[in-house]
Amino acid sequence: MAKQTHSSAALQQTADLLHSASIRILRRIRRADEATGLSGPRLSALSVVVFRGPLSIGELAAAEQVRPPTISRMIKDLEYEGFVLRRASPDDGRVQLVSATAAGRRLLERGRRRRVQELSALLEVLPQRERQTVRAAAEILLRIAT
Amino acid sequence: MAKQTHSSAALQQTADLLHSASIRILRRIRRADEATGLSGPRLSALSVVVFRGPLSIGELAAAEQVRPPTISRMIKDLEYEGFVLRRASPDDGRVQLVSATAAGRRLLERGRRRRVQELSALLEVLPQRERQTVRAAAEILLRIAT
DNA sequence: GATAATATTTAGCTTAGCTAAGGAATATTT
DNA sequence: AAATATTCCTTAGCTAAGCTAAATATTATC
Repeated sequence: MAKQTHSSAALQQTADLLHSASIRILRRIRRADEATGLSGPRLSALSVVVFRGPLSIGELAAAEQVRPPTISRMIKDLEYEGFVLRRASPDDGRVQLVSATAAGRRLLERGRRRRVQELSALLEVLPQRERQTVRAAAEILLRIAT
Repeated sequence: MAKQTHSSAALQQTADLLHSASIRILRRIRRADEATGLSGPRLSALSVVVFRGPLSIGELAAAEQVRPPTISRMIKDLEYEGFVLRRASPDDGRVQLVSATAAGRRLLERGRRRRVQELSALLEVLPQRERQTVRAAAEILLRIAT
């Protein structure tokens, strides 16, 4: 019973630590992303288009966990700015298929490089053993957190 | 040289994994936070007020990495809703000191409990060894990521 | 005492989220 | 085959949360 209690308290502490760590990691990354000139939500949407595209507005909205009108407007802007293309689906006239332009791909790749650099710089100061711990944890978390 | 290259590629992979993991963790937490009825930014500001308060609008803005007008408006609303109080500083008539009400503390505590529960539930499925890996990684990251 | 600096607020803009409602295309029912 | 229902997207209009610039009030400095 004492063991149980202790374990649950430890779990809560871990949860707290994980929470804070995640917030700080993403704050770092946001800084790198700003350099691309695209906001977080747009960059995220573009990323889905690049890696999973071509896909419909509805699919993109689902992937971004956002309502279709939000994506509709965002894609309109990204299209105007030349990062994305839209065409009617050949199978279903209601559907708009979104895909990335070469400029969109380039922008995303540049952003990704910056972002990874930022995090790599952070991790670089760690001894090899700690890097491995971080990596192992990231893999574990990706496995359990959909 | 080969070692160098390999290590740098591994670092990038780790950075990528960490990025994805952080996004997913915070997505989970957001869901729990929604149940409090306060948005992320407001909850975050309230949290600073509860744990570091009383403090000035400017200090709060700095803590939240946001401009003073953003906080000024948010605090006005939180005050109206009864979660926060404002009074002039006795030392400096320009500054407004913000502190939490009992209702504010209760709300935050309830939110924190939900959030930790959500994460704990996630971590609970892990064997003890993996939990320790996650915890160790969180501690490492907190140490290096300001 | 006049001027400069600082803290906050107000005003007005943008982006990104939402719901509700409308139009066009497709699917279903009779 | 026609009528009806559903689906996909867009438009319109709202809110929250960020920003800058400018106004106000207080404190600090010369």
